Amino acid sequence: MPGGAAGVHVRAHTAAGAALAGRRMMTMNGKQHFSMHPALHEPKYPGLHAGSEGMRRVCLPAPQLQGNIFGGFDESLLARAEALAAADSIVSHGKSHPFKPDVTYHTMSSVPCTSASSSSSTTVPISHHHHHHHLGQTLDAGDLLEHLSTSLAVTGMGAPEPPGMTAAHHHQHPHHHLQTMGQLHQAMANMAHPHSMSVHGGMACVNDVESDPRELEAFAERFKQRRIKLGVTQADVGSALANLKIPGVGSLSQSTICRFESLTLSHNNMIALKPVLQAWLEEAEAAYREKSNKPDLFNGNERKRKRTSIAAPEKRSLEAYFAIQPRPSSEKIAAIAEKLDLKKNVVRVWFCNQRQKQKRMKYSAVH
DNA sequence: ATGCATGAGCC
DNA sequence: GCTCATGCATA
Repeated sequence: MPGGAAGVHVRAHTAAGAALAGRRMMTMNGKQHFSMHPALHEPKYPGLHAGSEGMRRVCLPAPQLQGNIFGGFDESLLARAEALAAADSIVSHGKSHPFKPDVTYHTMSSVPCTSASSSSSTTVPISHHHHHHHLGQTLDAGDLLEHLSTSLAVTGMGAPEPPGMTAAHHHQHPHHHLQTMGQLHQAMANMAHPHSMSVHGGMACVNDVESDPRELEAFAERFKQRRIKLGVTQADVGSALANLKIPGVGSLSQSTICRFESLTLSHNNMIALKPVLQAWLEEAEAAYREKSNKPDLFNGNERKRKRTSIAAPEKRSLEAYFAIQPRPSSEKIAAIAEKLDLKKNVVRVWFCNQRQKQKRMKYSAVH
């Protein structure tokens, strides 16, 4: 199986997480796992995973406890969701791309594995204005959420969970409490000591595990600033991390570095990464001073995967559904998938990512 | 900079 | 299945 082939992929998961998260882990009942990348970059795509078909072995009977929540007005709700989505699209949105009806994996390109095809990432095409206005979909979701929450209140669906950790997470699922509580607990702790870098009952905060959002934000900003001053790209930083030889810490992708700088990672993730990036920064600046830069390169490429692209209309519908029910049952997902003519797995992943998005730091945390 | 995806670990 | 950390591919 193509997808399964990636099973070889090994990570320094728990160990690294423990090392980075330190004592915070303990307070979280070992729930969290901070997977710092493997020291060696293993091929992520030994073979092309033919879409998600490989993973579909969905069974799923009917969830009796909530299976009927939609029961009666299922259709009407869905209809309403779509109607709203449609209406919404007319009113606003100049950001969604009108094209790309293709939601399947594009044809893959045969990859010349022989030559170093891409030791890329030496340029920074990113010219950011320092005001981040990409509240794009985040706002959209919130928007829809507001639109619908009122009408939903009547249905007894319960209000969709408010974005961010600021508001209490009213989770219905027991096993989510632990994880959520972990974050919540921390968030609350941060709120309790907004600016205190001081000592708590004799415990010195060596590694600001208690670091509040403000501190993180400041660091991220500083980091970015100095990184640029050093003339290093996000990708460079990512791969350079492996040279730090920090146990359990390997390289990171440009994506992750970018997300760190833009605070679009979970709070926990930010905290786990901070020390590592800080270490790199210090070393990089030291090296910079002594005029001796250390080039870092490494690359192992394989076949490429093709990204599924969900067309704007479908996406709008998904957002509407999400506003109604962020955690649809498997059957619900199947229904939505069929209605939108998407693969079920694609829809499931979309919901997962959407939920994850809501929990990201920026805009969702105390801000 | 971000969308869609994978995989580990947990329930 | 879900959450979470991450990454490839791409707009």
